Amino acid sequence: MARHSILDSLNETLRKETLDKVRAMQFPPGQILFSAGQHCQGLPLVIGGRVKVQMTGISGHSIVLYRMGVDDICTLSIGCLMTGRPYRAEAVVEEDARALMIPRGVFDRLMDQSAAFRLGIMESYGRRLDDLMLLVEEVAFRRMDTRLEEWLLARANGGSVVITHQELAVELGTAREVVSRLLKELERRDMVKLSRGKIQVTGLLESSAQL
Amino acid sequence: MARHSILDSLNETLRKETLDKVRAMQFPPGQILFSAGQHCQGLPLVIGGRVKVQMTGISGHSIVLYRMGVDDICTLSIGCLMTGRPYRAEAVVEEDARALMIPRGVFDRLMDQSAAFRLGIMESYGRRLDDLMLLVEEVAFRRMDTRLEEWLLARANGGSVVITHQELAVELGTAREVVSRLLKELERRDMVKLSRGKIQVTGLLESSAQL
DNA sequence: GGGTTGAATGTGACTTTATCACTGAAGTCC
DNA sequence: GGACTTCAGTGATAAAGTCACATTCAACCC
Repeated sequence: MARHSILDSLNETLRKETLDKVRAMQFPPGQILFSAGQHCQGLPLVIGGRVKVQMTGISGHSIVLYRMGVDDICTLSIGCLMTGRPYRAEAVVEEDARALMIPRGVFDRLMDQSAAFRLGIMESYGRRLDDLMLLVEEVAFRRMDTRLEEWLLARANGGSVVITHQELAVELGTAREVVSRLLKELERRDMVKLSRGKIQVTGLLESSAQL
Repeated sequence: MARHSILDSLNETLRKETLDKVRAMQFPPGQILFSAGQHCQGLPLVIGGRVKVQMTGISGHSIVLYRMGVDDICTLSIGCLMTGRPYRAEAVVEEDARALMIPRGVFDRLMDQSAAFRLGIMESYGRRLDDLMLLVEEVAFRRMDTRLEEWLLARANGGSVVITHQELAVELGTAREVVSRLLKELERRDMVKLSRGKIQVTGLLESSAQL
């Protein structure tokens, strides 16, 4: 059955009550969980699949902020839920995602009655802040070529990645042309093989991999 | 007396107990509240002055992430307090700062017993996430010249700012030389007057001010 | 199969930003 | 009034972003 570790820490009664009022939902790839400007309906606890959270600036450019996977909590929703402000970012399903939607009332109740639940929420917040701080540093100071290599290495596993240059540009927060040129250069150095919508990683050194 | 709005929402007993166990502290400009790698001792509630939070990346460059002022809560500390992880950033006092330090036990108790306190904490978290998301967008996509102009406008109030080019570079997350050149260009256009450690803002248009 | 279409990719030219390596200028401290 | 330190200016070059357009590929339709 649908489970999320933050619910495991609840006592029997509370868990039963919660599971009773929670909606289990399923989303296909490409589905948009929420987008900028929308208001939050409930707190999603991710129990499977993968969801990317990205934002589009006034400039019209987009950048991926972070990802959610199994056992994650949608941190952004918490703030929107409690303050009533709309989302500033957008969440897009990458791999068939399943989530438990916790309605506002239940969330309040859990925060009130379970220290373990509170800890889980706080941890999630802390992790997100950390993610974003690292991202700021990355975007502000690190070179695009090394970031690109690291990104490829991190998700190719010696194999290949199915992605367009445009999507990759959004991952890194840069322009498509920049990605195209850097990839071409990597191809010249026999580190990748390019084809339409797909990148085969052949000779990137593990040594350059950091996160 | 020392007051923080998040404590105002507590009931009489809880507030008395809290104020009893809280340490009021004072910090002069330049003082470092905490630095990267340190462990968190308690949650600071800022009740006066101004503190900037900045981080230094592996590259050795620094960037200012956000500021705290009256009635702010040091969001970063919450995560470090609850998870036991060390700080990743550094907090430096800019204007004589006063804060109430809430020890861990009291924090846990407040989270447990006051819905209003919880809401305050969550709001603070939400604001911080927002700040950082905006910063990411800013750093990734916006032009340095407009960011510089906006920064000057936001804190000059038609007067002048006491700051070195190096410090300004850290504010914007760029290199000192870049700031120097952009400022020189602004001077040529009669929009600022430069002197050692000080920038007089004379003719920047309000129209370019956002945030 | 040949043609049409739209998305994906390649690239030149140019601007902006970052980096490196200096030089000079302005304050501070004996 | 030097000696030192911090701050600021600048040329040369590299990296990254922008704009405009050319090319290529895959899919779809007769």
